[in-house]
Amino acid sequence: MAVHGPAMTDVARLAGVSHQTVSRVLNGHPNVREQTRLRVRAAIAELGYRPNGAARALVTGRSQVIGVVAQNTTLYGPAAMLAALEQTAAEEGFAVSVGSVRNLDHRSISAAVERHLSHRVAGIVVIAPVESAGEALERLPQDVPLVTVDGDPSRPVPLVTVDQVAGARAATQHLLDAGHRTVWHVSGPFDWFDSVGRIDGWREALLAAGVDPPPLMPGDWSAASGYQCGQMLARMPEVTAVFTANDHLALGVLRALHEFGRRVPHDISVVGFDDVPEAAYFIPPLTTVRPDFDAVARASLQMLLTQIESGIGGALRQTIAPALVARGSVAPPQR
Amino acid sequence: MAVHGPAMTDVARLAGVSHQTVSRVLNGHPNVREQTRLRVRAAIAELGYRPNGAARALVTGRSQVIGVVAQNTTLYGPAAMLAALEQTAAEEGFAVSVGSVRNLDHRSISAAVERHLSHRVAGIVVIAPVESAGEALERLPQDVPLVTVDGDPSRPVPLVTVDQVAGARAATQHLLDAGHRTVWHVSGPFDWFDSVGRIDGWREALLAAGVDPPPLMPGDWSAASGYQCGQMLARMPEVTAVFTANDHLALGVLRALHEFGRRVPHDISVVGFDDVPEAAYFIPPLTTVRPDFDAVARASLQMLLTQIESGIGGALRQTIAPALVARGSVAPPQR
DNA sequence: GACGTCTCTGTTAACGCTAACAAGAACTGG
DNA sequence: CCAGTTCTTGTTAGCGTTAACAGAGACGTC
Repeated sequence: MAVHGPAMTDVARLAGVSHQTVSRVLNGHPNVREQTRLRVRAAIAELGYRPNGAARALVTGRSQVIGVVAQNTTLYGPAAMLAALEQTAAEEGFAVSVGSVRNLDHRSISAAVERHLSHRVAGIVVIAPVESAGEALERLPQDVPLVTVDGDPSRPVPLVTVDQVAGARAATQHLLDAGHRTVWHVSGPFDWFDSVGRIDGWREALLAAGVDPPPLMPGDWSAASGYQCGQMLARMPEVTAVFTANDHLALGVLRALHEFGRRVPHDISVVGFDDVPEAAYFIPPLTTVRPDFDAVARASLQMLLTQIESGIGGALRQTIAPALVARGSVAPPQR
Repeated sequence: MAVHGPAMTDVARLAGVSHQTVSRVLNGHPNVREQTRLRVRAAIAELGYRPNGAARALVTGRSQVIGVVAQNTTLYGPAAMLAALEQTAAEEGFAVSVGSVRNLDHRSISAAVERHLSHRVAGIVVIAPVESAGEALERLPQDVPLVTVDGDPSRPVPLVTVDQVAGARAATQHLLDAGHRTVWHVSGPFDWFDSVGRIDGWREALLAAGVDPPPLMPGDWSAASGYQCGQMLARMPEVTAVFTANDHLALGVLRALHEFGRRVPHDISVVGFDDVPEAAYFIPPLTTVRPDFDAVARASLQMLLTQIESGIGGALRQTIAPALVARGSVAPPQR
């Protein structure tokens, strides 16, 4: 098997030119006679010639591939990010190579990055929402274009991130505006920056309104942990409004509240985060915060391409504001 | 930027050997003196040498990369498949390059495959659950190791697939066993093989029980379409059991039934398909069918590696049986 | 001790492409 | 019509690796 396809020299022979001319046509070099260009194009088509990316990568030192390092691509957020990234990259003519890792610790990340580097990727996007990833990123080779998505805001690395704080603030404010005295929060894991940002935003909004934040309920993104927190919340009569760090936590909370006979939104209002596609069909439809994954993907790729082309690194930073999506899970408190 | 790292010759010089010896150490060639091997290893470590995958791919004709062609990687099924595939591939030392396509039509698929081929991937996995993909696959170059996941069972292409029919049969049977006279079905789009298989399984189970299948309710995988079908089902008093083609459809149905005051499972039982992680926290917890994505990924990769190594193609076929997960959304019919 | 057989290592030649230079053809201006 | 310029094409030399062959020792056998 593996009959190798035609090479550039085959095309050249058929078109009656040198292989270099074929190369020029392929790369859109200006100084090629129109007639020659057409002959070469025809030969390419006739032979079904396909340029060899490996050879090109070898000689230029970069391939048209972008490496993505991500963890847990079954979670909605990362999966959506990855898909958006891939889509955007394809439009720019880049392929995306995924190196997912089990844990976002120093070792795993370095290993994944190494793998990408050995394939001479043009650049790397790290979806590194976790504390332990930060350290790894600083020790990385300096000469590789790299962008972090949802990474550590305090590190001097090019970063594109959803404005977690603003999103959480909006969610909390939305509940306060509805008339609630305070808002409880079911958070994500503390080592995720997303979680921390959402906690901060929640706290800020409460403090700005002169409210002392109630105790935090720590979750782990899963509906299961949302359910556990929900069981506690359901038993506390003073709770009238809950903001959860993602929609799946919200689902678990809704389920627990339902079991305890607390009606949403009549007795308790709930707001989530992520706007998973099915959030509109929760019982009741979930008011939530929608991050713009496409915008994040576009921004990070743009940043990466700039680095690739200009060679300039620098600690760029870009923040994408999420939008509140109001549905049926929020109402004024019962009196 | 882009200071190129050390090459094999640099390692060779430092270790006082020829570059070929370095290559031998790297590829685990047996005939290398232990002492030499250690010296080379030390030199590699000291220089932080990383083999150049492009050069290797150029000379061997294949890279250690597997191309995956998929559509719609935000849907749970495909996303889970992709993640599992990536995980398994990494264990075998392969990177995964994703070429997602907007539509699974002939043109898009061919283009995606072409892109992969120009990078000289070692093999290609096509997650092609759609009718229109089949044609494209047959016209593909014959010399590339290729495996289809959830593709067309009637085409002579190596295929790994979840046993949709068996899963649907089990779901339907489960409802019949609970005492329901018949089972309604909300399906996925007709051009997905997954849908067709699930419809077949549902129909088979009913016919085997001597029941005339009720009209099919066509959906499109989304909770929104499940909701629409649910609104119709809720108004039909004779409906006591519904099997939906995936969990998100089920979510929409649950929501509609809830709105119409039909209790689940007391008035109507519902069974889904996919076992999304949050299915246990629907209201009520959803009884569903769990396909083993990891097993599918392992099987397809195994099949691909066999082709890569032995060069033998052939129309292999493997089917992975899914398992029913019983939760709270099924009960005997009310009388 | 001569000869074949291993084991280990080095040398050379690709792989398919782009970059750098070279050189011929065509055009300009005086 | 000749020198200077521009356009177009070809030639050559790598990029970093593996494959194929060759050669130098070490070892055993008769």
